[in-house]
Parts: sequence; structure tokens; C-alpha cells
Amino acid sequence: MNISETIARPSLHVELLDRLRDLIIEGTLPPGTKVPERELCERYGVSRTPMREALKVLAVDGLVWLEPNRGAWVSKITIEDLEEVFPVMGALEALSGELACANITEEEIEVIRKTHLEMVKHYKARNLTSYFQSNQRIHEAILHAAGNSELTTMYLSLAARVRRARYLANMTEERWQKAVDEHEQILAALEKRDGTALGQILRQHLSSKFETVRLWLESKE
Amino acid sequence: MNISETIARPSLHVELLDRLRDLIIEGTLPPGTKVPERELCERYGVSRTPMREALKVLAVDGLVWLEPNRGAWVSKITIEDLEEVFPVMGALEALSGELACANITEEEIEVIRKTHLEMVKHYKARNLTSYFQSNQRIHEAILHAAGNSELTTMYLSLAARVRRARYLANMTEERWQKAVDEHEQILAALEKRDGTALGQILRQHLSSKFETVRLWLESKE
DNA sequence: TGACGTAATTATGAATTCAAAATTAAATAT
DNA sequence: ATATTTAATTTTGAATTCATAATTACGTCA
Repeated sequence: MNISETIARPSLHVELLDRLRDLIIEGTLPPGTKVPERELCERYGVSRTPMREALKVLAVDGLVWLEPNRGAWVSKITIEDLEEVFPVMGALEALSGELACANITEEEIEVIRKTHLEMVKHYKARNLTSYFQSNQRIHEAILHAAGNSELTTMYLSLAARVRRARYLANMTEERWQKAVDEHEQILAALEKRDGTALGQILRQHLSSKFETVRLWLESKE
Repeated sequence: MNISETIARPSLHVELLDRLRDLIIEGTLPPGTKVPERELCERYGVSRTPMREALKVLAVDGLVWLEPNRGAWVSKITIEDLEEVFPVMGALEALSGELACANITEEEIEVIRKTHLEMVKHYKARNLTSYFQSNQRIHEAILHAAGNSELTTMYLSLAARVRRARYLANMTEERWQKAVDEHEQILAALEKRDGTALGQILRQHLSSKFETVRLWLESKE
């Protein structure tokens, strides 16, 4: 019998973390609003203790902002923030490219290739949501192939914050085309297992994305 | 009158975070031991609520490990962990080098130059502790010159975890000499403001460090 | 009307309490 | 004596309570 066969019942604050993160990333709790602590406790049927534990964690994650004696607020997404976040993400993404090329299996490449074709199909059909999903799956597959859980944790935490900007709604035809082109290069570098090249393309790809986000944010002012 | 002149009274869990982090990094709470929750509450005169909030934050930071229904344990430092942490640190350190070269002022370079000379003096005097302090100050000065708070947060969080390994005791004369040489190159690249070169040296420097840590860890088995 | 001050209300931070789980100690059987 | 149950104790997770701070509502006066 397997001793480690324990039934994992995660604590409430962990469960809450997932749900709260979603609420913030999906925009249900919009940037700048107050986190309705009591309401959320009622909604999920928990007391304030685990809810507040979760909020403390989200605060180090950068998704909420704790104002002493005044409660928790959903963090805003400012250009200044993103200007700091993007270079870091770029460095991490470049690393994930390098590591992925060193470790990826033929099967994993095959999966990415398929997802890539799917994504191109969505692009041609101008289906933004599906395109975005395939896109995200590709980046996560590369990250997974890199096989570094520290990297994964850090990258996903930053990615979550960026994803809150609904920049895709603003994507121009030209930029979209460019993004797809870059993805062709990503696939090519991966197939050649050229880590340095992939790292650079991913970094470049990210900075295009940044430009899109920047334009979106500026258009809202 | 300045409106933002509010008296900052940080909440208990934030205060506790600083203290707990120190206890773990300094090794007062050694890797693998159980976090004595009740004892710590008594020591700091707080109730379990803020203490547990702090522990939840330390868990995402990777300094403690929460075992459901069994309490919090100080994370161990394994080679496997460090093998994942170091590449990420390397990428971040390289980025800090690039950004630092782009933004550093003459005055900041001057400070680093002085610290560097100090460090060399400690090396010649074979004063490991002082050497380590100067060393750390240099890396933090570069990080500061990079001027990216996201980068700083992430880097310091990883650095804290690595610092828990008391690897320096294990440093050979040869390695130490090599580290000082690398620091000469770091200073030179900084003075030339050659970001690419600095990034590479820093990355190389870190991987030397990793080797030392690895040897230290292996020597303990 | 609106600026100011005060009282009532609500929200927050943290201590306390309580049920459930885990650990330890004791008791029983082999 | 050594396993194996069973009971007592401690620890944990989370709800509740409580003091304090912040906000809102109200009343006063210029």
C-alpha cells in the first residue's frame, strides 16, 4: 500500500486564492475597486480568517493592494507598472526558450506544431478569443518544456498581471499579422532547437505585445 | 500641507514577515525544522492570526512549506531546488546588468568602485565575512542602478533562499580568486557601460557561485 | 445652503474560541 | 518485551468575538 496516498484537502485559503485570482484576472473585480471582503466571504461561505489570509498572499503577488485599516483594493494596471514588468517577463521568456530547446521532446514539439496551426486558423477566421487561447497554450507549452518550476511560477505570476489588460480587443490587423509572423519564427527556432534564437524571438515577441498594451492603456486616458 | 503625510502603522503580519524571514535566512530556524508557531507567537507577543497570515506569505515565497493539518516547516535547500533557482537568478542578474549599464550614473559607479576596492582588501586579508558583505553590496548596487522594482523584488526573493546555504565556509582559495577576477570584469563592463558584456559576466559569475554551493551541499551528505 | 463638528454605523485588525485532526501516552493483547 | 488499540492531549484550521479605526449620517450654526 502506498503511504503517500493521503487525501489532499487543501486549506480554504488556497481554494480562495484560485477563485480570487480568477475574479481579478478575468476583470470581474476591476482594477481600482475595493475588494468586497464580507460579500466574498458570504459568496464562498467562509469566514473572514481564510479570506484575509488569501488577500495577504495576493498582495505579495501584486494583484491587490492593502491599505492599512482601510481594506484591500484591486491593483490598477499602469503603464509604469508594465514598463517594469515587461523586461522581467522578457528575460524569463528568453530563458524559457533556451531551456525548452535544450529539453523539449519530439512529441512536445508536435503538440506545439498542432496548436500553432490551430492558432493560425483562428487568426484567419478572425476569431480573437480562440486565437488568444491557442496563443497562450503555446507559450505555456514552451514553459512546460523548459522544465523549471521556479521559472514557471514566476512567469505565470507576471503573466497573470499582464493578462488583466484586455489588450487584444485593441489589436490592429497589422499587429496581429506581425504576431502571427513571430509565432512562425518561434516554431521554426523550436524545431531547429536553436535556444539562443528562440530566446531572442520570444523577447522580441513580448516587446511587440508590450507596444500593443501600451497603446491600449494610453487610449483609455 | 502634505495630505499623504499619514502615519504608517504597518500591520502585525508585515512586521512578523521581516522577523520570520530573518530567522530563516540567518539559520536560527534551520531547514527542515518545524516552525514553532505557538512559541513564536509568545516571543513576539502576538496571537496566532497574524502569525499564520505571515506564514502563508512565506509559503509562496518558498521559505516555508505548509503541510495541511500538520503545520509549517522550514523549507530545505536541496540541490534540485538550486538547480532550478540558479538559471532564473542568472537571467534576472543578466537583465539587471543590462539595465544598470543603461541607467547608472557616474556617482553610482563611483560608489561601486569604492565597494569593490574594499572587497578586494577583505579578500587579501582573507576576511570572508567582510568580503561577503561588500560583495553583496555590489550586487545590490547594480540591482538598484537597474531601477526596476519588479526585478528587485524577484531577485531578492531568490537571493534570500540561496543565502541560506552557508556555502562560503566551503570556498577554496582557487574559487575565491576566480570570484575576485570576475568582479574585476564586472566593474570594467560597468565602467564601459557595456550591458551585454555585463549581463554575460554576471551570469557566468553566478554559475561559479552555483558550483561552490553545489560542492558545499554535496559535502554535507 | 453648505461648512463644520458630533454621534451612529460599519469595517478592519487581531485576539479568542471551538471543532476536527494529529500526535502522544496509556492500556491491552500477543 | 513488542505490537496494536484505545484514550488523553496537543495542534491545527477556521469561525467567532471584540476593540479600534474609518466612514457615513445627522444636526448645528454661519
